[in-house]
Amino acid sequence: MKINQLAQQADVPAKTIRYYEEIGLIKAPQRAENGYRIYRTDDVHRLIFIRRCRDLQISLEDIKTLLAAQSDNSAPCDKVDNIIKQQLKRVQVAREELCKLEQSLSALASSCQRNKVSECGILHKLHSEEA
Amino acid sequence: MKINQLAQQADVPAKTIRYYEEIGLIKAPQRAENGYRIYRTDDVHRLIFIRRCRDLQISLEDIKTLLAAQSDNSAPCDKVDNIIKQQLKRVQVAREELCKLEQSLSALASSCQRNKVSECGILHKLHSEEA
DNA sequence: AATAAAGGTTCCAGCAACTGGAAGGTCAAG
DNA sequence: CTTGACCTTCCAGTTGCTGGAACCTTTATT
Repeated sequence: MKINQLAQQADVPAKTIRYYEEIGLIKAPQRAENGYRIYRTDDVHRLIFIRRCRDLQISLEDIKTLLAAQSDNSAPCDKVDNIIKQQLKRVQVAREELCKLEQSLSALASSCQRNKVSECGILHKLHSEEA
Repeated sequence: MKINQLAQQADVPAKTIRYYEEIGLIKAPQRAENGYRIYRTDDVHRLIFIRRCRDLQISLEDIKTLLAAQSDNSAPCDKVDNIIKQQLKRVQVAREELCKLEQSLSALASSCQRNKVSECGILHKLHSEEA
C-alpha cells in the first residue's frame, strides 16, 4: 500500500505520516524499487491508534510512550494509566480556564452600546483594573 | 524607564517586550545614549492592555486591530465588537470540545483494572472503533 | 582602581505539530 | 508523447514566545 492509501484509510494526511516517520513515532517502512514507501495493514492500525490519541489531544511524546508500552505486552500498565490520568487533569484544568474566559468575554461582549470607539465599553473594560 | 522596570510594572517579560517591538505590536521606543530602550508611563498602560488581552487568549493579530481601533478615536467600534464576539465564539467552541474530551478521557481512565498492558482496558478502548 | 554582578544589547535557535511549496522522479491514460 | 496524478526530498513558515551566546554598560563591593 502506498502512502496516500494509508493516509486515506487512517484519515491522516500523507504529509503528516512522513513527519511521524521523521520524528521516529512510526518506523520507516519498506521502499519499493522506485523509492516509494510501502505500508502493511498493520501500519493502518497503528496510525489509526495514533490519530485517535491525537483526537484526544494527547501529545506525540505521550503517544510514543503508549506505543512503547504496547510493544512490551507483559509490562505493567502504570505508564498508560498515568498518561491518561494526566491528560484528564490537563483537560479539566483547560476547561475550567475556558469557562472563566468565556465569562470575561461575554461580559465584554455585552458592554458595547455606543458606536464610537471613544465610548466603547469593551475598550474601557479592557483598560480598567478588573477586566 | 528601562525595559525591566516596564516589564515589572506591566507583568510582561522583557524578552517578550522586545519581541512585541520586533513584530510591530508596539512601536520602538527612544533610546538612551548607551542604546538602552527608554519607555514612558504611557507604554506601561499599553502593555498592560496587551497583557490583559493575552490573558483572554486574544491573538496578537487581533490585539493589533484593537490597538489600531483605539488610536482612531472617532472610528466606529464594529471591529472591536466583532473581535470580542469572535473570541467568545472561539472560546465557547473550544470549551465544548474540551467537555467531550473530558468525557472520553474519564471513560478511559476508569477502564484499567488489570495491571498488565496486554489486559489494559485503556489500550483496548483506544484501539476499538468507538474510542 | 579593579572586579564582579546585574542589567542592557543583538542575533540565532528551538519549542509543538504540522503545513505549504519548490524541484524533481515515476507511472498510467488518452 | 504528453498530460496529470502521485511519489520523493528539502526548506520555510506558522504562533507566541523562550533560552542562550556573545558582547557592552552600569552599579556595587573589595
